[in-house]
Amino acid sequence: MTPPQGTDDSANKSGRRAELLDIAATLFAERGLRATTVRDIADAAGILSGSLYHHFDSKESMVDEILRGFLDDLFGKYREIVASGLDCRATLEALVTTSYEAIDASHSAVAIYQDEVKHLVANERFAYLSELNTEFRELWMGVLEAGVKDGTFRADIDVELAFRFLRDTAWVAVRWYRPGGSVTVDTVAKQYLSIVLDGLASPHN
Amino acid sequence: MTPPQGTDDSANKSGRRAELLDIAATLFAERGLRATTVRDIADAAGILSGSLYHHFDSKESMVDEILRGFLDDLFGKYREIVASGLDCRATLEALVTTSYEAIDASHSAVAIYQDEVKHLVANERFAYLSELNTEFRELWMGVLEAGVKDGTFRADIDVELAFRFLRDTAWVAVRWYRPGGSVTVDTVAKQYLSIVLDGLASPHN
DNA sequence: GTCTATAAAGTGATAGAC
DNA sequence: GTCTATCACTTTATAGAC
Repeated sequence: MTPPQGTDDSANKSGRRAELLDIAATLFAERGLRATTVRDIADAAGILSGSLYHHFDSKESMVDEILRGFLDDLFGKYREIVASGLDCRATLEALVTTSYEAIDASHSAVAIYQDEVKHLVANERFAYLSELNTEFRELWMGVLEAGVKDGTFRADIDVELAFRFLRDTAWVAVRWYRPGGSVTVDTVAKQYLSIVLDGLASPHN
Repeated sequence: MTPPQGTDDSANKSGRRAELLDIAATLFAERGLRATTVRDIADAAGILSGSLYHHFDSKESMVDEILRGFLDDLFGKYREIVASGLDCRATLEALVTTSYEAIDASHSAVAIYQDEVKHLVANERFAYLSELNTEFRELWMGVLEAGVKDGTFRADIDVELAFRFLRDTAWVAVRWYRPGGSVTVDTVAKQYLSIVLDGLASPHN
């Protein structure tokens, strides 16, 4: 009944570890990193706080592991999209849709990232967050700039501000979107893309 | 040299109080509410932590006072705009522009509100945040619904999702906008309104 | 209005028994 | 893998001197 050994596959590192990480992620997202104590996590898991340290070095390690898992997955998908040779509008739509799907599939991790990245980057351990932020910027700005050049997007916009606008709108929905609710993430993504690409104003005005 | 007495005007309650509140607001916005200790605030003010309690009941009181001051001002302006009888597009533009100006003028308070409102509303003391949230929603939804009815805004959008989109885009810029920087808040507001109303896509496509 | 001094509770983390 | 027990430190807040 012990999980098979002799492999480094992290998915094998006992279900308990993943279980505890999931409980921690939920609490971190709900209450904030600082406001969630190791005792809170242990309580929610039905064990004592000291027992958590059999699985993890520190509270910080848990955060690290949660964010790395989520970001590895997300950027894998981003790189695939950009490499697939779609036109600019389709590429942008795919990037936005993938981001919304991440909000749905990794809600806690996205919430933690959005709320805490500002404070985490000051910590050397989380230097990779800055690197990924740079890659994110290059990916999205590249699509925008190519789209302005080929006439897909308006030439009179400030590309830098448009980038921030897109980045922010793609992620801020994590604040109110609830996975499993009546509004699906695909509906939200389509609506948001429709507004951001074609505008809220009636076309005949 | 003592400030004039015999009035309840809170602006008269000694410059020191406002000064301390401003120091606290800056730290709260930078580091987060929970991560900012009363010692941090006292240090920044050049006094000892115990001395802070001569001016304020608690750390929570400081937060309360910071948010109330900001929100009273903001909603005063919102109410004026809606009462002034502009058409729907102009009303929406004025609401958005006023919000961006608040990011510029009350940067710390906006940042604190955005980061902490989710956790604060659970506290009875901050019940007014929920009430103002309802008023905000009615104000903005009213403009959107009127605009859809009179043909200013597209009829094929989900008004509820459009409201969330507008609300989020109006406030999320506090995360990167820095007052006194090279980009003025008016530039940002105009760009964002242009994207949200007319869209990012080229009109001839 | 600020300082000295300190209480009372909470926090992350460790060592070793079971 | 979890518990017992506990350490070292931080945090909010108070009481009274100056």
